[in-house]
Amino acid sequence: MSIASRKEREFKDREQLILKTSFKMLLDEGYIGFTIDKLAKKIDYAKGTVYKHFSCKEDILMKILLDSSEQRMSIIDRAVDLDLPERSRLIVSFSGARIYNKLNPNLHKMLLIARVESIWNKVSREIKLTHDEMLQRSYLRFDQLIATALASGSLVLNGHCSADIFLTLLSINIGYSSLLRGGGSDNLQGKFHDSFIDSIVISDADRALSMSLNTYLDGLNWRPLSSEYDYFALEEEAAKTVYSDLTAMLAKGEFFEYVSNNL
Amino acid sequence: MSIASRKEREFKDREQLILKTSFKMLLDEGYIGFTIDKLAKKIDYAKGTVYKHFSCKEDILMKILLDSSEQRMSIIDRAVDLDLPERSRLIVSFSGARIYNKLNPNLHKMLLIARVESIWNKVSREIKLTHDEMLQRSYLRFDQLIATALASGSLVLNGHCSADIFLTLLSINIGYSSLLRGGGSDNLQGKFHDSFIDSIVISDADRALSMSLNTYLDGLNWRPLSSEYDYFALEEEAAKTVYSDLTAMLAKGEFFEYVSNNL
DNA sequence: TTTAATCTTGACTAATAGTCACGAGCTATG
DNA sequence: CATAGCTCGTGACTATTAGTCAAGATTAAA
Repeated sequence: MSIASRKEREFKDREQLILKTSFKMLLDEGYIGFTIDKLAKKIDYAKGTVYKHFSCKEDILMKILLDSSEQRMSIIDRAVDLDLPERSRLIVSFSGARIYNKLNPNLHKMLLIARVESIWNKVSREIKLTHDEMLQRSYLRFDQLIATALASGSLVLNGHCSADIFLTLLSINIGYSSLLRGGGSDNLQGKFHDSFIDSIVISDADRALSMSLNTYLDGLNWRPLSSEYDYFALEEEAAKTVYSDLTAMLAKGEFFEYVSNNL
Repeated sequence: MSIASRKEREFKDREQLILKTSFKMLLDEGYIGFTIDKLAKKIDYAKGTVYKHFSCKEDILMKILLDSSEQRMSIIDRAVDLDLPERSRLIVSFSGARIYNKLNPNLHKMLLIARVESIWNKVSREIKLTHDEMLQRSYLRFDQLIATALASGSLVLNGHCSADIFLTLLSINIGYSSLLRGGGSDNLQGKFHDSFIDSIVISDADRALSMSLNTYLDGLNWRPLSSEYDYFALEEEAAKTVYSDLTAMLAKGEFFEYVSNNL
């Protein structure tokens, strides 16, 4: 092993350490509690060293967000090749995303942070582009599914277009996770157990979200309709098969480790 | 006029000044650009004086958010007494909310800020409760509409409950406005005109959102279905009648002034 | 006019983001 | 092995921030 590559490896190892520690800090203390000073102290490096890796704290956040999203996408992708109708594959992929969200409650909170415009604007151009590229990739995959559905005749678009449908499904998911703040924490103090929203989402938020998605797809008249096919049974089946590993983690009360992408 | 009440009035006037100036600062510079030091300099009072009114900057933000939400609710309420089927009234109220959002692009951005948990946690208990109470009020109104629809038979719930429907409609609205960052600004530099999301929401995001809501309501089988009733025509009609004043403002390129609630 | 109460102030502390000149220690070469 | 040169980690530094509070200014009451 050459000297250059050893140094390079050391650099990447340190980047890993920065990201892993930041991930933990964000989980424990939220966006406001996450500071570069504290981070530097925790990893036992000087502040300047951290800035050799990332140009601002928002970039660290976005890098983690990016990697987590990538990880989630790979889980969603498990549904792609299943021998099922298009709509069923879509439902299975969403249920995968939902399981993932429970295993990494950090992700949707970071997504919300990223949506605050003045925070997003601090992110470096490079990471913004990567972020955008990833979103685009996930849309293209979705678009392909829609195309297959149109070809098979299970879906007929009346005035809708695949981008609108994509946006709506994304909205429902983002909206739900933004409304239901519970589960995991962005900040340890002052949880919301007394809030009204929490009180009306008594029963099963998971099932409610799934129903909402299905109701929307029914409205699109995407066959088979939920009256013709038991999508809940499908999700339960998927939890036991395609996502058996994740279901096991959930049962054990485990969470996802953060893993950076460029190792 | 007694001396006490004159002092009281002066205090409230200053509170107005603080809120109006903060509103403008938030519009121009976003959450991160909004600082108490700058605010104090702008209104020509010492920093300590500002803290006599609000315990932290998040409280100022939330007070503005609260007042704006109240203002929006009064607009949504215009649809309540219309002589129309329940679903139509719902659609009209949503279109009112959408028009309002355009006239006060600050509102949905502040909503997103409030959803960042570590920011929300800095808000005083009192304002949190007011916030919650308002949400509850808007839900109760929605619940009433649902009850009427159930009584009239235009809607039949199969496994859904009104809270789920409320959450979903809210989610779609929040999700959409969070995805479409354009329009107004949270921070003047570095807009997103080059982002992928912007590029797929080429045509008319407004119409897309309206279609999504209707598709979901169709999925619920809420009569009349969008195939039986022209909801777009209804919205256009509403823009010209119930919301004629707002439509005129939009046409003139005006925005909503901020008005505090406790005058 | 004097006293008492109230309100406003800005200097102060503590924390924060981000920079950069310095020098420790590593590398290459004779 | 010595030394020159260079890389890269460092933490003191600047500038900005939130939030506090003793002291002084202003006003009211006697």
